[in-house]
Amino acid sequence: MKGMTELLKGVLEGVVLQVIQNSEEAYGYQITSTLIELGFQDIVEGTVYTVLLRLEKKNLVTVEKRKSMVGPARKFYRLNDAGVTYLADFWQKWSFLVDQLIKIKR
Amino acid sequence: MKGMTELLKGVLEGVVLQVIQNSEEAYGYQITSTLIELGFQDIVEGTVYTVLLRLEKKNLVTVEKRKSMVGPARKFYRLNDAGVTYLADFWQKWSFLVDQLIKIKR
DNA sequence: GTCCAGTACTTAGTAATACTAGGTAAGGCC
DNA sequence: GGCCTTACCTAGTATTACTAAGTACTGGAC
Repeated sequence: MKGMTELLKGVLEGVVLQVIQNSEEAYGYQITSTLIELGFQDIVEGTVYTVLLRLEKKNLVTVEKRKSMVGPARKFYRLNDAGVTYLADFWQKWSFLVDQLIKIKR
Repeated sequence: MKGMTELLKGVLEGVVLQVIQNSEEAYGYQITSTLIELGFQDIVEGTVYTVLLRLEKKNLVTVEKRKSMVGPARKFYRLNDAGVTYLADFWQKWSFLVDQLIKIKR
């Protein structure tokens, strides 16, 4: 869907964290594919990587580089404790927002 | 709720439009109060006014200035046809996003 | 009649974040 | 070698909400 950019702000971090958690660990290229499969058609690789670097900088994930047999090395991300807490907090804020919007729409 | 700033991006425009539509017409100060009442505790006046000016610039609303007996003149906003369309589009995008997030959370 | 609280609107500057539009590399296949 | 897929990185830009002010009008307290 077109024009989702602004709506995605603040959401993508949580979404990426959740996708990582869903598969225990995940790497950027894989996350991008997963998101596109799930319907985020317009998500671009670059966007996902900037999110991942941000998550790393915020110390919400651990990173492990491992070689691949079909291309360059992959950077596998995993949530750490702070990441798990952050994700739970994200869903709480999200639910809150959803509830507010339901109230407004009536 | 704290730290909703980023989540609000892209949402506030739709929310403000909906609040205006809910009362046929509305002015900034009133919209701010309504939002705070509805739970957006941390919304600040300045934010609402910047949204309103943006909506005006995008030609989604009509504006009428009317005197008040309890303070300065009020600027009453109303959705025009483009605003109604935009709002419908906003809710469609929002629903889409909500559905995506449900899928991801599992 | 002066001061203040409540009402009402405006705006310059900042921070956060998604996108644009590239680029770099490694491996496999022809 | 040339090309495709996989895989990651990044400088610059646009959008948007917030910060932190300021202006101005009305009515009541004193």
